[in-house]
Amino acid sequence: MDTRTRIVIAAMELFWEKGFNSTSVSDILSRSQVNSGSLYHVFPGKQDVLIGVLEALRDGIWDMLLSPAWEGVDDPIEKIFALLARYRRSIVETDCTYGCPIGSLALELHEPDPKVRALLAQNFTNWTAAIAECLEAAPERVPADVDKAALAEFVLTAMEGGVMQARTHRDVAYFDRVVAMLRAHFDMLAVKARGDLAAA
Amino acid sequence: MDTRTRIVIAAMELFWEKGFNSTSVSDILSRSQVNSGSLYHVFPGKQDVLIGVLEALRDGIWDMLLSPAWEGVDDPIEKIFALLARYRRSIVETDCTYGCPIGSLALELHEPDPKVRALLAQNFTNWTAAIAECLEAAPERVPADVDKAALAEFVLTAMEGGVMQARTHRDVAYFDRVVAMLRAHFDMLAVKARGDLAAA
DNA sequence: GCCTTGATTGAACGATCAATCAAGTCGCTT
DNA sequence: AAGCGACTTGATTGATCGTTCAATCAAGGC
Repeated sequence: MDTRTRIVIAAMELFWEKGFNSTSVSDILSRSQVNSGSLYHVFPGKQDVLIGVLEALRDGIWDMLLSPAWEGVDDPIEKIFALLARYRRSIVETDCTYGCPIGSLALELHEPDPKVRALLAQNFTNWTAAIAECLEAAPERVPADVDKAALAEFVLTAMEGGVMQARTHRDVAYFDRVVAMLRAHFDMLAVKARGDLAAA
Repeated sequence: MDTRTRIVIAAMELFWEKGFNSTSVSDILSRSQVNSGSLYHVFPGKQDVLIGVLEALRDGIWDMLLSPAWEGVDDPIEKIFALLARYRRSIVETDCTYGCPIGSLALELHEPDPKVRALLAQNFTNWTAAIAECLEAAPERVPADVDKAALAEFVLTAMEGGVMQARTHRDVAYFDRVVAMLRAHFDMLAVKARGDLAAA
């Protein structure tokens, strides 16, 4: 594995475990088994390592997140909840210390340079776009007048908020209740969609 | 104003502006016009300043947040949206750099000591408890079988997720769309509550 | 076999970090 | 007036931060 990749992987893990500011360059160096000179040969600085990590997350959303979450799931709406179930698994596996890598960075970095901010936004947009596609694929359960993109953003909101509360309270039940509320929302939307169709 | 209060206020502002890790003790000292010896006379360390800030936020939720947000608003459900409107104002006033003080800290601190974690959780709980009270006060618009506490947590989720996305995209519209979705959720709940009542 | 090139090494730099401490000031009690 | 404890002062500590750099190395072209 080449130096750059080793650095990005190590940094990705560390940023996720301890955040950007709490991760020192020497942390990255020791985990990736790279010397400081090599890191600064590949990257201009620590900030650029972060950019590399965000690019890797963006480019890996399908292979690392969506594809495994949707294995064996065909129904578009159930895909949404399968994705949420995957986050739930991460929460449980980390004893409720899990935080969404993007969400955590988005709130931690208070003065991100434009490139970093744009990459965070891009990561969110890719996520919601995938959800929006699911929504488009289930017209019989989502009323036609509902903004699919906005509803997808609402799903992201629920995930991020659920993760945040589960972590803060160290209790998955908080995540579960948010998902249950979202499920109720979709159930009510389905009822309305059926009604709309019958009326037409 | 006494030393302790000056420190807590300065630290509160700084933690909100730049986060906990990015705020140095000397940042706090210069803003509060206190010398390092005095700070360490009042607080054992930086971590304890954070505890002081979280306690102040917890104790000030009514005077600093709820009371001004609910001025002139009587309807319990509208109180919820009035609170969200207050967050919206904060977002706009800060050019979409606003982050919820608690939410930001909750995601930034990856290994909070138990006391800090408990205070973060307490801050969330107080917030949701206030919302839950509003929900209890509007039985005709919330179906009886809906868990009010869980729905209150869902409102918190929406706020935190909306703030996070508005900040990341530097665009209030993301917050507005989340609030719109939440409004739709409440509208559908109200319809269901009316139906339940008619059936009984 | 020499030279170029790009990657790697690890010691070192100045800055900044959280925290300490001896010395000093002030108000209150006796 | 003297003494005492609470609080303040600001220089100082050692550790750690992100970053730099001269030196070394391996591989390919000529």
